[in-house]
Amino acid sequence: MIDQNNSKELRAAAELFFFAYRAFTSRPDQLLAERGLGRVHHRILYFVGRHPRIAVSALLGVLGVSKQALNAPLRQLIEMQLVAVEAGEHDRRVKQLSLTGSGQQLEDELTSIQTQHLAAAFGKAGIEAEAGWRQAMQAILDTA
Amino acid sequence: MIDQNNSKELRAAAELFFFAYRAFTSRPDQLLAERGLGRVHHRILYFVGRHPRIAVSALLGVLGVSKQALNAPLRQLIEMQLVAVEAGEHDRRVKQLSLTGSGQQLEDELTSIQTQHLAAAFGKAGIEAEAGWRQAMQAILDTA
DNA sequence: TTTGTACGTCAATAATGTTGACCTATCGAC
DNA sequence: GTCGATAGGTCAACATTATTGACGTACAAA
Repeated sequence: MIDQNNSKELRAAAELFFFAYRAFTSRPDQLLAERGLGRVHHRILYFVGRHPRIAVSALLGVLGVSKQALNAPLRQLIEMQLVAVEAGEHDRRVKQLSLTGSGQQLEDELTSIQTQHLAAAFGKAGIEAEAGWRQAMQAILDTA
Repeated sequence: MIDQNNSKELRAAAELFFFAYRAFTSRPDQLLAERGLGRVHHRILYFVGRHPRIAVSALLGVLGVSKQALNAPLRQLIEMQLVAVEAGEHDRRVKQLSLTGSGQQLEDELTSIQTQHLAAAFGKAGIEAEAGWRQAMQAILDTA
């Protein structure tokens, strides 16, 4: 299979990863742009939706960014009433973030673009390819 | 398999894609940063290496960016003598870009990090998973 | 000669990041 | 109650990687 780490096949795989990811993000990017938002907003919406009542510092951890990087887009989402904030139950310093109804709707819309794309791709590639894709992706995480 | 486009499985796949891509780019990013370079520099090195004597406008097309976005990083790589420029054979307006020796070395080093990572991941996931991954990724491109 | 093309530059702006420092409010330990 | 630690926010400066439009020079084609 592999004779050398820089083999053509592996290079082709790296290139495929780049182009596939670009294709995967391009349509959500357009919808975001129409609303004056960007990828980091989608990420916030996604992970807040995924972990209701998540604390700001936990969100920083998941997204892997600094608090300054998060502050402007998060504040924007709060001002647009897409994200709600409340003080922590056991620690008033903590801010717990949740999606509002409209926040949930937007997040669904955005993520739906991606899941529809994946559904179409997996439908085309087949069940076994899908399973292989998940396995390989998980391995990419495990070997990072 | 799939009952709804926003099903848990598809959402999990979208999330997996995000985290896997982040893992895939993080180590090359570090090496780039050590040299005062960023991802767009790597992309330039990669595609110039992939298509020796590529014209600037073709590179713009492949990377999908504007000439202004390309200009600063490309000039930097030229000044660092990682990319060489020569006028086109049949049209002196055209600038044909190639990697220098040291440019090729750096590109190899950067891409090697990625291909080694993929080799490790595919080794772990297995041959069938690798094939499935390629198929699914190609389908993501085909269904964009 | 005129029109079209390749590339570069100016300009302004934006998104998404980084680092360090400082501040207020709150918590936990003593 | 006091002191040190923590959560979050803000100021500041900066960087990377993008966008748009406009203008200019050199070159090619009609």
